[in-house]
Amino acid sequence: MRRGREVTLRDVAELAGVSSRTVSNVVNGYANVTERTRLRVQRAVDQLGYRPNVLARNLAQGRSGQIAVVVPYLDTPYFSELLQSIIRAARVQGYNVLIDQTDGDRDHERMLVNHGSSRLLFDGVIFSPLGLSQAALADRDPTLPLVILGERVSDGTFDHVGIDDVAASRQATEHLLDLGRSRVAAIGDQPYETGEAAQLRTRGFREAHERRSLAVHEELIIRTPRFNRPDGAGAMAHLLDLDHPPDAVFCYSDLVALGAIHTLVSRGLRVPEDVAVIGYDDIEDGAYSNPTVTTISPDKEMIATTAVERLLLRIDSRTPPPGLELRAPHKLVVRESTAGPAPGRRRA
Amino acid sequence: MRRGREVTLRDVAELAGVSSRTVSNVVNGYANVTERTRLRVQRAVDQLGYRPNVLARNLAQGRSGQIAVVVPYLDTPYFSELLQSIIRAARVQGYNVLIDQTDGDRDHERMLVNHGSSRLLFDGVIFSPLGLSQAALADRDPTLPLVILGERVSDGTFDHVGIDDVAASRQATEHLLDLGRSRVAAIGDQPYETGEAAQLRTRGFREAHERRSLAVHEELIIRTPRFNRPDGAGAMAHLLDLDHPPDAVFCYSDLVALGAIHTLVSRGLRVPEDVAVIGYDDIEDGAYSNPTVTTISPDKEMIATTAVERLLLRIDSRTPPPGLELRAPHKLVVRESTAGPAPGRRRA
DNA sequence: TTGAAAGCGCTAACAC
DNA sequence: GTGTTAGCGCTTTCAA
Repeated sequence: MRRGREVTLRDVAELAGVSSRTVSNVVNGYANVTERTRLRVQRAVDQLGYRPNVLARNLAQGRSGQIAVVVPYLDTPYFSELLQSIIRAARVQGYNVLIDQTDGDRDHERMLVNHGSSRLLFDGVIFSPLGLSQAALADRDPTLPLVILGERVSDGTFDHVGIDDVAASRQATEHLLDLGRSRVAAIGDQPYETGEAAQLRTRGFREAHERRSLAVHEELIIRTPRFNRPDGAGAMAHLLDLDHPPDAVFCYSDLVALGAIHTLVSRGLRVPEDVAVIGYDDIEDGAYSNPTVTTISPDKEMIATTAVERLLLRIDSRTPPPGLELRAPHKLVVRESTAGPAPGRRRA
Repeated sequence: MRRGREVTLRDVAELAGVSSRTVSNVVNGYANVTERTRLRVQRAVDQLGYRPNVLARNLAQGRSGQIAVVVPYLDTPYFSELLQSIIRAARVQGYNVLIDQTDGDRDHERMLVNHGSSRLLFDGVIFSPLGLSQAALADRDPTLPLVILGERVSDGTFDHVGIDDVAASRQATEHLLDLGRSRVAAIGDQPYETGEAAQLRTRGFREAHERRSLAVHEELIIRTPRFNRPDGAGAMAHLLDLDHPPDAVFCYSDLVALGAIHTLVSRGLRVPEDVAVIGYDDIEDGAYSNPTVTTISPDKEMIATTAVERLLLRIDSRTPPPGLELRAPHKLVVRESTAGPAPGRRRA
């Protein structure tokens, strides 16, 4: 759909009897314009219905006013909840958000941090990598302002925002042990290069045992390729088929927990009486499921605003600021999947 | 972060000993370039590491290569699942997707269809309006290619993609009546200007009763401002406090259904034995919840690809194509919340 | 405080 | 098939 000729800055300038420079000043609210000319220009703008052409402005300024947010999967509640906050924070700063979803594909991810084929399409990236190794991250386009979410460790050239996964996982596991459970399983380990997130959680899981001088039941640590419901359901089925099934499970995401609970319930087991379950992420689903899910709750709002803030700072800096490790707070939220139903509630 | 001087088309042209026009042709894969020059140019491109400046291209072409997708809430699974498909479909066509979330704010929505302050930032919009009336939609920027999702009716100037809500809702209600339930409630009505989506569902609800010559229990039609879990939970609580509570509930979204089930379970009622529940949207949550949720399943993939396809057609047309009503298929997916647990499953 | 004018890097008539 | 060149509409340096 071809648009007709649009009103330009020059048209406004002509009508107002000033130079385009002055109009630009007025439109952008720059200093040093007489109230009188400002008014005259403003009237011309209104009269002509002038609206600046973003594309031209972008070219002249060499920036797009857009940031990209890259997540592995959009339909994962954790990411969509986070995204929601990021979009709000960016808009406040006058930035638009371009969404990209990688499906965890490492080539796609690598292309993105190399600014792909599309230089200048976005001024910076907030990235939640899945298939990208630390190495691939290191040899990226160094001019691209970058903030990483999740569980990487900054190499000093980008910022990293996340919670303390080891501590959180330790806390989750200790919560299960405190219930008096002796066979605690873990679902979600990923003992390979790109599974750093998972590995931190496994480390916390082990530390909890160590602190209580308990042995980890190695056969109860289950790997899953992703952190979603089907994976959780499948892993739980596997655990239940063991000779000595667990009496508690630490799931590396709430989705995994919901999948695991699904399997438990359909096998006729009671949660938490037979098996206690704890999740991670605090997505809304877990607060309304049956039973509701105990979880580690990261401060998503804080993660989002911090990420945006740091990224814009990076974009605006002449010299790149040092890459920081930024820790958002988290807390343990106890619900029915470990504490049992609220008093007075009958099991349906 | 200021970038150094970048390699331009002209640099490539110089190195290859051709004009910038030829380089442009090669880069964009246009016809009429000798294999020999093409190779020479390509070598220069590789050698210099040239990547086109999207901003400049955008300005020259007068289009951004971006489409905007506007949804009320990003963290609603239905929208994020849809978004996922839309992003994939758009990328295939070489388009980037800009996400906007309105929170249902009608002023924000109106600004967007008026192309807001950001003319040319996107070439077209796929819009799922919430607070926008048909009237506001009618007096929008007529040059903006637009596809509407959901339950509006096209006035002929834009395309509309959705399922047949009345038929789907009738089908859902009939399913409940077929179970022999006599007091069927509906949660989600919105009998005001911007609640067209809800009203179509209420209409289907009524039609189902009419077809069976049954009277609708008016006091069992509950309004909710949104279609989320808390609203469903609250509405269900209200229904249970009535003198004659319902024995079945048609919820206008799966989230509402999940919220309603949450309330039922915490009051010690059994689903579906005491109250059968059906939802709408077929989000993944409903397939793993306890009980799993019977639902109306719209073909989201089809909705997404159709929307993108029609939008791009609109963008590329000199003269706007007629506004079409496009109906995606839907089906009834029966799960435990109406059919009861699978055989052999013990209730936990 | 305002004006003139040189880009920003690419596309696409138009000419050869 | 390839070169020349005039824009696209804005920002911004430099002068006045």
